[in-house]
Amino acid sequence: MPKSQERCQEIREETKNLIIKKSILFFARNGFAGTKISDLSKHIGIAQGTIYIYFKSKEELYDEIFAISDKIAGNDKLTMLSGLPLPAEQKIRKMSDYIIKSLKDDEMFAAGIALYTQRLLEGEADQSFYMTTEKIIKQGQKEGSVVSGNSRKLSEFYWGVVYLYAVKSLYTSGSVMISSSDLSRILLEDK
Amino acid sequence: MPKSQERCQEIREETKNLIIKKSILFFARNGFAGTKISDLSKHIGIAQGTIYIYFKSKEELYDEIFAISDKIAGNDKLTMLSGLPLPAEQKIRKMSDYIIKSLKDDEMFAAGIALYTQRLLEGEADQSFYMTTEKIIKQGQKEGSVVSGNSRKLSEFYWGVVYLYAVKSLYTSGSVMISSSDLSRILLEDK
Amino acid sequence: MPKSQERCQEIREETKNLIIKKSILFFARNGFAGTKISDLSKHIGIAQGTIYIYFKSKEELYDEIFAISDKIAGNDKLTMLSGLPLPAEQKIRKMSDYIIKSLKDDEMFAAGIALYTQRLLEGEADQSFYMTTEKIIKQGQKEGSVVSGNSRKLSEFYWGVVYLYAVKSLYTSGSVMISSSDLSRILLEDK
Amino acid sequence: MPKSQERCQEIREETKNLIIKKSILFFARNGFAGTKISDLSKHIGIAQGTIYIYFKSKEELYDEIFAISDKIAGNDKLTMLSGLPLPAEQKIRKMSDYIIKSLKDDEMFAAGIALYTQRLLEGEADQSFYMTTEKIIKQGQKEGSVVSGNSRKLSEFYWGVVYLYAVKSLYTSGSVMISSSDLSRILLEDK
DNA sequence: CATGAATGAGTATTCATTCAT
DNA sequence: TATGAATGAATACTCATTCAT
Repeated sequence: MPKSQERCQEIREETKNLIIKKSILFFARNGFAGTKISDLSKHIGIAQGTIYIYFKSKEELYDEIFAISDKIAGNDKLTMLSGLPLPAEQKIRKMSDYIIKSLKDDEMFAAGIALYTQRLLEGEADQSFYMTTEKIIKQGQKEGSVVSGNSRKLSEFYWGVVYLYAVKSLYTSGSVMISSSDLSRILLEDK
Repeated sequence: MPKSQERCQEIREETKNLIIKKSILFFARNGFAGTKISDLSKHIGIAQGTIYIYFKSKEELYDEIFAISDKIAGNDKLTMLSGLPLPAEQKIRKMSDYIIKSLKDDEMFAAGIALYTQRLLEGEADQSFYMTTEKIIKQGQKEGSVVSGNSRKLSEFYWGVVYLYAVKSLYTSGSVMISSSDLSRILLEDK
Repeated sequence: MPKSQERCQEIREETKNLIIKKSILFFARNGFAGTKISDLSKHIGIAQGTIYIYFKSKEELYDEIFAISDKIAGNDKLTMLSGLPLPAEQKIRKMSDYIIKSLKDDEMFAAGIALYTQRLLEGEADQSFYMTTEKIIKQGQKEGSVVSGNSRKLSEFYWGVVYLYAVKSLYTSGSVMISSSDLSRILLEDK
Repeated sequence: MPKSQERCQEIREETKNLIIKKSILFFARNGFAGTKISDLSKHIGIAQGTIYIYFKSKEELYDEIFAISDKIAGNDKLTMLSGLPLPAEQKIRKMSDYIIKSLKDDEMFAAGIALYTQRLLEGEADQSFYMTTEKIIKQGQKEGSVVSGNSRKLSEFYWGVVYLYAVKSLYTSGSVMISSSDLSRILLEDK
């Protein structure tokens, strides 16, 4: 009796997701060239060949991960946050809370940030993170809660620091992290 | 004492320096695993074999570069600056001037920063940069010119932003850079 | 005796025959090494695993096909024809008719010829085709209808031409074929 | 002291030719899929990697060999022969002499014929062999030395037999070959 | 029996390193 | 020294075969 079509589809979906999920950290830590398929498959807990059922090549797997790095890094949440009817200061505090918490608890998040930023620096990612942050900054400058200055540069400051800590946490688990309020203060006017 | 031997030594030195100098950018951009000796030698303009006259292995070359990345990134200058009898604010301004100018003019500097920071994150570099910066920060806090807060974290803020722009300039030549005063303001009290 | 068991046996037989039948062309065109089980099963319209229910290995399937290639190529018919109480000329004309007609209408026949000849050249097939043809040739030489010459060589001529057209038709469907009389003339004395 | 440019070029030429030359037999015997680079390199007497210095892939090597198969099979000689001011009968005898002699003495020739014919059957080779032979046939028909009939078909007869013996000699070294006069007689009118 | 996802041994390809010139 | 062709161990990728469903 043949396996049902749906069940097969399900299995495929599951395995593909497993591969992607487990690969993110590997690629974020070791880069494309530094990641061996043999190590990766061992880490995932599947045979090498299985990876090639779902991805044509190591590069395709990497690209697919790269492509979703913004989602892993929580771009959706940031966009949503940006749209809420809140004062900018609260948005920034919530965003910083989320970032610091995620960096602490979720290795994948750090990996997502690292990959997305790298991709951004290589000019291959859209700049949605920065742009959303800029919007919040501008809102905050109007409201008087955010320091004055070029919003793009301030945004780069903010994400530069996040990137540093993301990479840091990839290499040294349990590393000392800044507090959410430290991070917020990059943008917020001292009171 | 035959003069030719001296000259020989000189040539050796020159070639070795050439290899190191030209390799820094390559390694900073592509990482260790992502750098092929074949590409590297082409980029340097020598034969693959020549590299192995001066370095036992790719790793030795990489290590040697890694080891001097702090010098390339201007650690000596920073230490010297730190020791001068100047107010912290001036030190910070000079340091920021130097960093921004170097990031603009000298690709090697950006590479040095990138490599050093990476090394630091991997826990293999001493933290001289940070420590020197911390000293200046503490001095500035006493002098009232630097914002209050944990000096280590402030130092990490500062170098996080520098790292971001260093990596950025490695990938996109002629990228928009922040100004020296923007960079200084991370540490300096608004007036 | 349960009827279902018979029926089961029947189904088994049917599936096995389907696999063999559909595999012949594939193997004839691509050879053993050039045939992938994944492609083959897709072409047959069954799952890869199903093949292994009927055959222990790819090799077993191939061997089985190889072994019957002479039957596919009509060895039985040729033997029967050879035994009929007919003048050699008629035998040759009938044989050529059959060959040309089959090459045109039946892809499997061409595949059978190709596989059998290949097997022969590799020294793994008995030479029944040639031997039967030789008998007819000798008969014809006695009767004065077949050209003189070494019967083995004449037989090789004849089957060489048939092989060429068999392979040709495997690659280019609807290719121009020689006529039955052209083929017969290789052996028959001009009148 | 660096190797001279010319010497390098020479070595490269030599190695590339060695690879091609030694690969022809292998590919002709085993086909593309049946040929392992590991076996091939062992047979050539070089390291596997060396092949990849000269050819991007196994396929490229195969294609290159395929592309020159007509030369290996002596297309040039045939063309030249065709242009000589000789009666067709002599051309055919000389051609047959050359073919039979080469099949006996030169394994590469047989391989060339096999590869070229295969390529032809796959529709990827120009039909120069056949066309040149057809010219000679037509000439001979005018001169009364060649049997009547469609020149294309006669040409296919002729090369079909040659192909058969070429493949035969690839598999069984020292196999019984037909004589040059047997081969000529396919085309020549009996006297 | 039939399925097709998973396996891992086998094969192609790459690349750091060596060595004859 | 300097070269770059050659090497072969390491790595990416394939495909016959298995097995849980």
